[in-house]
Amino acid sequence: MDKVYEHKNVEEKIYKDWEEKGYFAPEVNPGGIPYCIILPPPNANAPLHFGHAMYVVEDILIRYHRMQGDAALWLPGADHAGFETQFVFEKHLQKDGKSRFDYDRETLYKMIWDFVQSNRGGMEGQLRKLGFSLDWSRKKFTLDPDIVAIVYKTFKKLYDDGLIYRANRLVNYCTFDGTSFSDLEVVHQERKSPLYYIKYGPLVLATTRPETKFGDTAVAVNPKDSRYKEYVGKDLDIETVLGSAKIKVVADEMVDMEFGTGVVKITPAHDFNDFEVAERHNLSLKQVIGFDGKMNEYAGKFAGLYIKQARAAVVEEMQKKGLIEKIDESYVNRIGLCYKCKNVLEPLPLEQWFVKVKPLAENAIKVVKNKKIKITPKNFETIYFQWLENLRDWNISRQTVWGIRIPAFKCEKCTKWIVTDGKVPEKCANCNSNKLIQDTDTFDTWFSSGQWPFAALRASRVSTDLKTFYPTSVMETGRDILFFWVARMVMLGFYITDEAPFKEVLFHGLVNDPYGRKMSKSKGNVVNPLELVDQYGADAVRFALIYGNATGNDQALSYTKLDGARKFANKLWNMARFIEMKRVQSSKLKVKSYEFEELLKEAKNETDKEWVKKTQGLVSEVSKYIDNYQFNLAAERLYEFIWHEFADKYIEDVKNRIDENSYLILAALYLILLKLLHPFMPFITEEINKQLGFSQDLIISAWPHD
RNA sequence: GGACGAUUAGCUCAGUUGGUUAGAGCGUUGCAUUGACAUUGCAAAGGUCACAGGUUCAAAUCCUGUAUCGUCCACCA
Repeated sequence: MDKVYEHKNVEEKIYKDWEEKGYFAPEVNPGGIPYCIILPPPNANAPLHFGHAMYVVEDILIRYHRMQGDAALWLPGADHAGFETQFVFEKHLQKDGKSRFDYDRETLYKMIWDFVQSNRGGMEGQLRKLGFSLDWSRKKFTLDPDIVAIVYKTFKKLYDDGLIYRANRLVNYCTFDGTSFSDLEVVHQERKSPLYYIKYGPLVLATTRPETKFGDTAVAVNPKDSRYKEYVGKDLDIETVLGSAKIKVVADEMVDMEFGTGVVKITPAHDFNDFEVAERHNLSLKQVIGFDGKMNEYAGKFAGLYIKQARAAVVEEMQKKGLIEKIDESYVNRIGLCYKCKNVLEPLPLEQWFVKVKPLAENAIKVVKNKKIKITPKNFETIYFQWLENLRDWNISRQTVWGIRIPAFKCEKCTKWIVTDGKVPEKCANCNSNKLIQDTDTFDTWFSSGQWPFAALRASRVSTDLKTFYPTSVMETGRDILFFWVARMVMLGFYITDEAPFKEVLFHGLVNDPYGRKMSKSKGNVVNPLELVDQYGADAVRFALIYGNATGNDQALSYTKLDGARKFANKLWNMARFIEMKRVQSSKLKVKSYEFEELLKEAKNETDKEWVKKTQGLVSEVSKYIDNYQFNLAAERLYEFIWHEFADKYIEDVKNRIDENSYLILAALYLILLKLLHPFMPFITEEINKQLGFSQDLIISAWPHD
């Protein structure tokens, strides 16, 4: 054996060997109890980040269960990540001086497809480098035709059940990226927004958005407000920058008498609150901002200006005309930004497909309340309930090319929509016209990935997988996608299969930079996990991520911890070298695997016997910790026992009195330690196992029982 | 405006049914060793467990409140 453990000579070779022998497939344990984890499918196009390295938790569980004889399936997949990927591709185009507008839909889709395919292997190779025992023979992609077919069917079923409807509503629209978003994708930010007090005839009202005044269709006051009682129901004659106009005054509870002057302008086409007021009072919608982010013809001489320019111009004009009473420059409010490009999102009226979430959310709440799904750490249950209880309908239409195109067709003649499960209808069911046009929008990526557990298993290469592995054992993922993904999977999974898609949810925290700040490209503090794998070895990286980090907590990347883990691996290696060295010195010494009971009988020396019992105790401790998802405690206990008890005390003791019998005990106990450590540090333990000549590969060996 | 987390040694963090002198890694100090160990071993120093109350025979742990930091959610113009 080499004097120092060299991970670079070992990891790739071992992984290849495991994979070729088919160990990652659940079939290695025929007849075993099914145990299944679906890998949260990483973006097919993007390299891995540290969040993905935390999937080591899943590998620990899978390896542990595989060793216990379960038919353990860890199913890999890749997500097409619709808008995200298109966004990245557009950046890519930009470098060549092009944009998405330079290509037709089909060409653009094909280009992105090729782009994704050429990058896809990268992500998969990285998962391999981390030692993840994924069953690659079952891998799925969210754009596989069989998956797409399932997504279509779900859409049709929801539509037929009245849970999907098309409506013209205000949506969060990014005029730069040219698409709408769901509420979840909006990031809110506090900003200083000057509050303008504008004269509206006899009234004064406060607004942060004077440029939208051309879209006002009413002015509102609180019905209890005695100051304005006389105006309610009347039309006001007002002077505006575009000349004189008439505007109606309505009374609505939504108006806060304390805020501003207690008078609000109602701009239904450009404000979510106002839209609701308009519905209550039957006010018309007047859109004055276009989807290109510019003022339209209703803005008179301001038409063609971008929103920001228009605001400045309108304010200037108003000031000239004496229409502004005062400006509160220090006012701060929260505005919605595009989570990707960080530009201000515009509320704009647009026809979109919406999912009626209430009935779905009620079931999603129920399955957790009924303990059909257990969430760890438990405090995430509260967050989960709160979100589901206050959910608004989900806009699933995206104006992007990269994604699953919505199977809805509009009749040009009678304007009715026909929803199918993917087939192109020949004629309109309503008027028999054959002029049908498919919706150009694609699904929100989360609509398809929300179906992933049952879709991936139903479309699996092995036709019985859905029956065998669904609901899956545990959904382990980052706590940041509780709403985006986990809640949606429960809603859609339960809707389609009448069962919760998984029995448990297990969250891991974020890996932050060494100073505890969130890693982000814009801050430039992103650390590539693969670089650390190269430097420290996959086992050390895995161990460092688990050790000293309580389940679900965020952690700061720690180089000293990585170093500690690497040294631990080296210690383990040298313990093996000691055992190997003794064997070389005497041909009588044998290395073999034993059960604890046999060992207790075999052991002649009292101290040896004691260590058999201690190791036996360790087995039950570590098993219990893993069963309870206390991986940190399992890792800490193993570290402590292996190094400071087994090596420092036992090996030091047995060193100078070693004989055939003691050696047998020592080697057998060491093998047990290797097994216990294997889920955490798979490569080095397997390599040592080989070097010492134990007969069976560790990955499929039986977990010791105490 | 709500919710959730964190606060323990110089630093980074463990400590999940409340139970002897509160632990680890790194760092610091001293000693030893070239050994299975690109080191390792032995030992030491270092903590009013954020603060204030409460429950209990017993609280880092449970309860109430406060403070600071962080995160998430929310349509006040």
